[in-house]
Amino acid sequence: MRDPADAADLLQWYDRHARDLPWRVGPSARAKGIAPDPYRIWLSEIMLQQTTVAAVKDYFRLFTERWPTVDALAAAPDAEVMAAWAGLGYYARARNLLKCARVVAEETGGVFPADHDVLLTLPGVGPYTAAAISAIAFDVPRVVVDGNVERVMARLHDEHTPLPAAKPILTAYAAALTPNARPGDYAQAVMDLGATICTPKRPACGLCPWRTSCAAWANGTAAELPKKAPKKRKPVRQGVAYLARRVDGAWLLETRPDKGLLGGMLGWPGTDWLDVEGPAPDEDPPIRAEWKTVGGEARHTFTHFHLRLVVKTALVPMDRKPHRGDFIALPDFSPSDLPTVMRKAFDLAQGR
DNA sequence: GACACGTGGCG
DNA sequence: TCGCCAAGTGT
Repeated sequence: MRDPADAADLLQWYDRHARDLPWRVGPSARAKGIAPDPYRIWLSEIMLQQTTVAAVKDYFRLFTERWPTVDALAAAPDAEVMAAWAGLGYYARARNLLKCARVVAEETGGVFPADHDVLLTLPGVGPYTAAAISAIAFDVPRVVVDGNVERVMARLHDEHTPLPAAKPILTAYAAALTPNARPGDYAQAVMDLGATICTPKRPACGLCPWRTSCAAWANGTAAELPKKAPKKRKPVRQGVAYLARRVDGAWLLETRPDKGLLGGMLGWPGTDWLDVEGPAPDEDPPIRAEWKTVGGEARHTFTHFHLRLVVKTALVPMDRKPHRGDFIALPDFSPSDLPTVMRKAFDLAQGR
């Protein structure tokens, strides 16, 4: 019989191997009584949803330097926050981030609620994030289940039920292990273990503090867990983007509607993006001009489809009025304000 | 439960 | 080149 896995063993490992992350109060600082700033924990958790630590770091530093408190963020104009988020993806997070900041600023005086059930009501805060904020920011024992925890639990118990059906089972395993002591450190410890040792591919079982408790290690099945439902293949869609530059250098852009793909983000006016199997999308240039097609196409893959974007450019006079979008002068616009697919279209038009 | 929702890195 | 994967949430 294997030893049962023990939270204390993992905490001991975490004391020696905790990663140094910009939003983290490490175990030694925590032991001295230094508490995390709930604003920074919340912000980092929203940014980390479905996103790698490496991708988040620079954005986190940028956001916290520019908006050090939830009140500062709540007071920021929508366009500035969306532009600052550009490139991170899942833009509904940025819209909900602002909504949430304004709720906290206006309804609770800029103080984050410590109550898990209140946290759950905040925009963009779901079961994982509410539990993570409770545990990490407030050191309340909550069961924190993210992709890392699912993977670690599936392996510890050699659970072969595919996700997402396995979720309740894995959550129960996680609940049984969650300690009352040091819940904040523990939550981060499991996630660190999943990110650095119990990785999706080629797990480093030889270094794992829970190895002797791990059923998948005993059975040699760790690398194939957790099982997942098969993915559907992505269809290919096509569209046209119109990049109009006014003679003074201003670019014609529009803010996309809040709902749907790239909602709330700046983008080039363009056609709908339709499946290549069907008819080509109707062309409707946003301004009367001599449009020239740029050679090649901007290719981009979203979560559920591939896009091939044809790019057309035009130079237009000062007095010409667009029927879509607005001209934005250069000091007020940087290509880095654009979501990646739109930046790719820009780069293609610039000959890059 | 299923699907929409981004992006960059890695093998 | 291509599929997989990352500290999920909202509908």
